[in-house]
Amino acid sequence: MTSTQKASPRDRLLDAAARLSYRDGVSIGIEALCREAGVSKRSMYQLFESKDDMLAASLERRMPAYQARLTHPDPASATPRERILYVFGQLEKGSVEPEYHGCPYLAVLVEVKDPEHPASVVAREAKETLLSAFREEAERGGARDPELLARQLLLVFDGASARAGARVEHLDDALATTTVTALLDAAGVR
Amino acid sequence: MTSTQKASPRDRLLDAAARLSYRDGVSIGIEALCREAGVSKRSMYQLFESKDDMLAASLERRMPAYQARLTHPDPASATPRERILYVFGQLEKGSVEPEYHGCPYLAVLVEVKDPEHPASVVAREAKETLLSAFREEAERGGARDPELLARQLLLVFDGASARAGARVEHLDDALATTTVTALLDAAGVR
DNA sequence: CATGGTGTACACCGATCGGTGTCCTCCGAG
DNA sequence: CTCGGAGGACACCGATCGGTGTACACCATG
Repeated sequence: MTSTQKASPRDRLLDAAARLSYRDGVSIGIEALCREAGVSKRSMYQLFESKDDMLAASLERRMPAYQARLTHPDPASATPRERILYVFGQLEKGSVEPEYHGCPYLAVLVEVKDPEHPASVVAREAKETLLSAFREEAERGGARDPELLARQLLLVFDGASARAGARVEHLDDALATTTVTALLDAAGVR
Repeated sequence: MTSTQKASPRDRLLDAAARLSYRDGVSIGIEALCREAGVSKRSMYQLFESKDDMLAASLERRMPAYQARLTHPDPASATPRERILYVFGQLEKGSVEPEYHGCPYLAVLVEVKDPEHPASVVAREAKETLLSAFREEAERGGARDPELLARQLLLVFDGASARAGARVEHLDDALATTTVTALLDAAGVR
């Protein structure tokens, strides 16, 4: 029965917040959010302290799925190089969908100028996690400078996300993986 | 006398729009813009059709200076590789300033979701210009695939801009130029 | 001096912002 | 059955949004 009972107001709010703020930006109104979620404004303010609070919660909630999407399905049998390239392959795959508007965490970091904003804090967390993952793979892959390579990869990742999300670039010809391959070669990752 | 007379309301508005929308985002209010510019709201609506219009105009106005900043001071005596690296050197130089918040054109593309928005159109123009410049240098430099290299460079450029602007990364150790060097080498640019 | 353009000051418009107060219904636990 | 909490409906708050209407001051040109 758990699978058929409808989602809680909290979950509906978090889903709506994720969807609408991703599509329209963080400046989306709470009125529209609540309407989309089918939840009264009153209920949302009993579940969350503020709009900023709910936005941060919705970003945090999406993190596991976001990371899972970028993680190689069979990590044990894959090389570090493969696991790194898988991330960018997934990025390229996702970017062709019409719903794609770039990495939501980067978008928040760009849109929300205040670094103290709860959503900014969560977004930085997400980026830090990805950086760590890259660094770990870089180390395992025998990169000459794992930290440098990880930062380079994130440069490409965020550049590709932003440009593909803004429809200024499309990654359909493996632009990201091609670029990353060159960086991996230069870093000595086998 | 031309040098000492104070700027026109139009110029003051465009300057204020560029400054405030860069610092606080495009959602800055026109009230604040006019206050900052020392121009009445009425005057601004006689000079521009709408807020969007003025925002686009302010972005367009900054384009020459923006491009000049990224252009090698002595193009004739520099190699294509040097001219490309100069762009990223300037990016790194600018990114350390406390006022830096990333490439304003990329920020607009991320913040303004509507691609038909006049500001989006201007921002895409700016990015297209930079892409062309990179492509031209790539061709002159003998890159194996000039178009590919140019797109790769823009990936790094925008990634570095966004991350440095959001203070998630700092380019003070030549991260961008190092990355670009690897890509230039891989592309066969001498 | 008269005229017209440029600009300011300021009130105002309806809409929306984030957030709250109030009262209602529904439903499960006691 | 009663009670209390969860949630909805809806009016309301002051502030701000983009934009306009109106009246007045300044100043260069005629």
